[in-house]
Amino acid sequence: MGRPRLGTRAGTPRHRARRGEGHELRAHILEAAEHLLVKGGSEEAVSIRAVAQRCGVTPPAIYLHFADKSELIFAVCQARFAEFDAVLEAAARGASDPVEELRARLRAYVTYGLDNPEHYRVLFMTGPRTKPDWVTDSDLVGMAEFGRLVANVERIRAAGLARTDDPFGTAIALWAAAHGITSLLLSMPNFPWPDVAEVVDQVGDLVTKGLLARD
Amino acid sequence: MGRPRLGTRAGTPRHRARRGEGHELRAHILEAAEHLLVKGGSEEAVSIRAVAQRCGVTPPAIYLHFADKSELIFAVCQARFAEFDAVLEAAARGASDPVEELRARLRAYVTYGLDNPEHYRVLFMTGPRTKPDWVTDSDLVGMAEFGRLVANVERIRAAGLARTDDPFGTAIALWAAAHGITSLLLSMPNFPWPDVAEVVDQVGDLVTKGLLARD
DNA sequence: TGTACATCAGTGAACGCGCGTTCACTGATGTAC
DNA sequence: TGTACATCAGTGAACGCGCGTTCACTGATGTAC
Repeated sequence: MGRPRLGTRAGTPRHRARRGEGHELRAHILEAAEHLLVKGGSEEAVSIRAVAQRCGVTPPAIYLHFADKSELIFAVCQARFAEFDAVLEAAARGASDPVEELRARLRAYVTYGLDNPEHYRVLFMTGPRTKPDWVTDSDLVGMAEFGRLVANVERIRAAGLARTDDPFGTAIALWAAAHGITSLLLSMPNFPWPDVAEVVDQVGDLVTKGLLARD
Repeated sequence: MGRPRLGTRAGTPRHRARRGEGHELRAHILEAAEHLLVKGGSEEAVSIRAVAQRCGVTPPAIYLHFADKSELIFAVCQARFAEFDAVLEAAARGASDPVEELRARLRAYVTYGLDNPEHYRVLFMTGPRTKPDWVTDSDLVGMAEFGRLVANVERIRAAGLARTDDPFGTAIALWAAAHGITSLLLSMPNFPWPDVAEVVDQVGDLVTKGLLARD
C-alpha cells in the first residue's frame, strides 16, 4: 500500500534477463517511457528514475541500454514518427482523387495530434531539443510524411487542378495550416472554439480554395 | 570573481525600499524574470531563486510581491500581450485596404514571433499552463488582437471581396495559418526551410487566395 | 562430467545539484500621542 | 520636540524534494578445457 520508499524499485518482480536477452528490458524501458510521456504530458515528466521504477529496475540499469536521457526520449519519438506516418498514409489511401486525398491527410493529421497530444507536443512543438548528435531534424521531422505531402501537391498540379510552380513551398504552407490548428487547439483549450470538426473543415476549406484558385 | 556562493544574493547592492516603495522591487522582479525568460528560452529557466539573485534580493522577498511562481510568470506574459497587440496594430494601421491590412497583420505576427521566440513560446505554445485561478484564457490569449482580426475579415467582406458567412471561423483559420508557420519555424530550425520571408509570403498567398476565391 | 573463468545484466549507495516554499526574525521607517 | 510603537520590506536558515549520473560491486549464466 502507498508508494514504495524512495530508491526502491517497484513491486513487479523482474527476473534478471538471460544472456542474450538484455533487449527485453530495452523494450520494457521504451514502453515505460512512453507511458510516462502520455500520462505526464511532457518530456520533463519522463525521468530516468520514474522509468526505472516502472520497469522494476534500478536507475543505473537504464544506462545499460541508453547512453543518456535524451537518447531515451529520442528513441520514443522515433517509434512515434513511424506510427504517425503510417496513420496518415492509411487515411490517404482511402481517397478517390488527389484533392480529396489532401483533405483526408489534413483531417488525419489533426486527429492524430488531438488524440495523442503529448506525442504531438514532443514531435512538433518542442524546441531544438537536446538530442543525440547522431540525429538531425531531417530524421526527426517526419520527412517521409512531408515528402508524401509534396507528392500529393504534385499530383493535384498534374491533374491540372492547381497552378503552383513550387510544390515544396506549397506543401510547407499546407503543413503550417494543419500544424497551426492542431497546436492551437492543444495549447489554448480555453479559447471559445466552435465545434472542433467544423474548425478543422474551415481550415481545410480555406487552404483548399487557396490551392485551387485560378487567380 | 566567479559566481557568488549559493544562497548569496548578487553583487548589486540593493537599498531596502522606503515605506511606500515596495513596488519598485516588484518592477525589478518582473524585469529580471523577463530577462531570464528571454535568455533561458523557457518558463522552466525562470526560477524564483534566479530571479531573486538578479534582483540582489533573497528568494523569500519575491513572495512579498507574488503569491507564487505561476503568478509571476503570468504577470510577465500579460505585459507581453499588451506589446504584441500594439505591434500588430501599428503594422495594420499602415495598410491602404483591408486585404493589404490582413497581410500586414500576418507578416507582423510572424515577425514578432520570430523576433521574440521565447515569449511567443510562452504565449502560444505552452499547454494549459498552471496559472492563477483568477485568470482565464480569454485574458491570456490576446483576445483583443483576435477581435481586431475578426473585424478585419468583416471589412474585407463588407468591401465585397470575400464571401464568408462566418468571419469568426475564418479568422480562426487565418490565425491557425499564421501561428502554424511561426511555430514550425521556431520548433524545427533544422528543417530545410527556404528563405523565411518567402515562406511567410507563400502562406499569406495561400490563405489570401482562399479567402478571396469566388468558388 | 567437472570445474575455472569471462561476461553479462544488473544492484546499492552515493555524488552534488537546484528547486519552491515556509518560518521565525530584524531593523529601518514613519506615525500617534 | 521626544518617544513608544506599529508596520513594512526585507533576511537567513532550513524543509523536503526529485533530478541525472557515476562508481564499485555481485551473482547468475554460459563457455572452454
